[in-house]
Order: sequence, then structure tokens, then C-alpha cells
Amino acid sequence: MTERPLPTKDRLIRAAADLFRRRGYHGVGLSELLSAADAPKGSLYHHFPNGKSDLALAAATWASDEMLRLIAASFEPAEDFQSGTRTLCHKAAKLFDKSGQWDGCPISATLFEGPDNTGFRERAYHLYEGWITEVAHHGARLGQAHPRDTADTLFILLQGGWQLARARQSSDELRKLPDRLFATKTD
Amino acid sequence: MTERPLPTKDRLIRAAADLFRRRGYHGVGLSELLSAADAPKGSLYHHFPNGKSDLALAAATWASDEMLRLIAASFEPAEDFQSGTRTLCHKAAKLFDKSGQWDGCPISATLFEGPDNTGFRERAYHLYEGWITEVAHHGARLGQAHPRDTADTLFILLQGGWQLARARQSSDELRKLPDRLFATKTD
DNA sequence: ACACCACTGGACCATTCGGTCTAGAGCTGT
DNA sequence: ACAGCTCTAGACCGAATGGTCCAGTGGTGT
Repeated sequence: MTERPLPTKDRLIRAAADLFRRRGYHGVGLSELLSAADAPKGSLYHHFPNGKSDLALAAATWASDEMLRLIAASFEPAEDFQSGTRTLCHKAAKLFDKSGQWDGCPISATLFEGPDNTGFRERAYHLYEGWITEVAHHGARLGQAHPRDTADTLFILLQGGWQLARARQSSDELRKLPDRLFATKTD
Repeated sequence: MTERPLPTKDRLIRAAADLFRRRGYHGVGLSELLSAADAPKGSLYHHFPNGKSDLALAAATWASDEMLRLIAASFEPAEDFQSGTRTLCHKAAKLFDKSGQWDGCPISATLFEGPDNTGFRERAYHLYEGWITEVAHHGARLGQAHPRDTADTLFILLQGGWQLARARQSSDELRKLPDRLFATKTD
């Protein structure tokens, strides 16, 4: 489903987001990208005049928006911050399994590994802060004492947890994250 | 110092570890690599018959050993687990600053972003588990209640914290990690 | 009917990619 | 002196890379 009604530009963005996530910016060639999106080269340079790098920025932004939707969908119906966090981590675990347990974070794989371009880095910073701000917003709304700081911690746990899940090929590492966050830590 | 007394093979490994960390496996070409190591192509294929991929494995292993040394140097002289952790995070922060605040984790940049090769993935898993085992060993020695679990958490924090430090261009994110680990968390 | 225009299709290009191969440099043992 | 190595040096290769260019194609407005 949702196979071909999509316009070419969107097909390009999604194929790019998918492929860059899996093999990183430099690991994906234009030919592979175009055949995945079923689009000719002319279309790519029509929609994205600067070619691969423009497409990468669009793909990272799109992937980031998806993540923002995931955060909203987890916290909006939540009664407290803890249950929202739990939902988010479980959703992330599902995503991880669906992605074949190997893909990386779409933003870091696309922008961090890309050209040395400072534009890429600034965009990455911006997108990440967007996630953190969104979580902090829900934290404040749900009565967290230090929403900004808690949001930072959740970001760190998700990034690190995703990495460990990748290494161990197990989404359980993501499901266990809330326990790490809310348990009283041993000293 | 330590400029040229190094044998060619080691120069290749270090240049590779350095470059892959910065731009990922696919982001570094052989020509750049060879000129950084000041070695001709013949030497590369003499020391590493399978070329780039062999070199990548060697570079990741070398970088991992460096990390093991960092862990040992942090925990061996420590009086308790908490102070060892603090030392490790501060050493990591120094490393981050020295690397120009942009390089990624040497293992993930080299092996995760590399060829789809399962050998790469298994090696990455192995190296990461080596870090975690080493930390867990010191945790047990220093009287931690759940050393394995604590080591997992510290790994997650370091990976995620490094990512946040990269995004914010600030090694302070790494220095703040111990507080996140040892503070009683808000619920 | 026609002009206009966003979009497609793909031939074509220079450059770079990872990899192969061979000639010889420089050392060591005898 | 010579043989037998390990290692270096770099020319060379086919394939693939990202990027350019332009002749269409098909829909829309008038």
C-alpha cells in the first residue's frame, strides 16, 4: 500500500531517508537511490538543484518530523511523564524491529556522516534540539521538576540505547530504558 | 613527536582509525587514507591483503583497545565505582575536545557504517561487549550490586552523551554524565 | 489550437573509487 | 658476492561515482 500514489519528490525523500539510515550518506550511491525511488536522474536535480546534499537535508528533516510525531503520539494521551516515556520507548523498539534491527539514527547517519559542511552540522543540532524541546514541553506540562534536564537525559538514553540495541540485535534494550531512567540509582 | 619512527602498518592503522571516525567508512577514500599515512598503495595491500575492509577491522580493534586502556586507567586507581566513572567521563571529554568535537565513536563509524558484511557487525558486537565486560569487572570489584546492569547503563550514557556532545559541540555533556547516573531520578 | 511550464528520461562527462600487478629497493644470512 | 626475502613505489585498470544537459512529454490555462 501507499506504493505509487506518492509524488516523485516524496518518493525520493523517503527512499533517501531509508537508505541513508541504513548505510550512511556516503554509503549510498545515486544510482541505488534513484532505482529505490523509481525516478530518473533528471527528476532528482529538478526537485533538488544541489543534488545529493539537498536531498539529504530534506530526508533528515522529514525523518525528524516523523520522530516528532512519535513523541507527540506518546506523550499527548499520557497521564504522567513516566507512562509517556514508556510508550515512546516501546514505539521506538517497534520501529527498531521494523527497520531490520540494523539501521542507525536517521539524522546522525545522514548529517553527521555527510560532508564536512557546517550547514549539515547546524541542521543536525537544530533537529535534535527540536526533539528535546518537544519532550521538555510535555515534561513541563506533566509536572516534571526539571523538564529540560530530564529531556536531555531521555535523549541520551534513546541514542545510547539504540546503539546498544544495534550491537545486540535486540529491541529489548530500548524497552528497558524507562527502568534505567526512573529507578533510584545505586551509588 | 612520534612522527615517523612508527612502522608503515601502524601508520596505516592510526590514520584509518582517525579518518573513519571523522567521516565514516564510506566517506574516506584510499587516496586520502594513503596520503594521511604517507604510504603507497603497495604497502596497504601487502599488510592488508583484503584492502580497505581488512584495514577497517584492524583500525576498529586498535581503537577499541585504546578505549579499554582508558577504562582501566580510570577504574584501577579508583577507590569506588563512582569516582572511577567520574574519571572515565572526564577522560572521554578530553578525548572529545582533542578530536575537534566532531568525530564519532570509532567503532560505530567504522563498522556500523561499513559494508553490510555480517563480519563487521559481529566484530562491533564483540568489541562493545569487551568494553562493557571490563566496566562490569571493575564494578564487581568495587562492590556494585548489579555490575553488569550498571555497566550497560554507563555504556548507553557514554554513547548517547557523546552524540549530544557532538550536536552541541560541547564536551560538558560528557562531564555531566556521572550526575545523571548517580542522582536519584525524579519520577 | 496553442503556448507555456513543470517534470521526466537518459545519454553523456570528468573524476574518483577500490583493487591488481610488477619492477625494484633494501635488508639479512651465508 | 649473491640469493632470498619483506616491503615499497606507483602505473594502470574497469567500474562506479556525483553531476550536467537537453530533448521530449503531458497537463493546464486561454
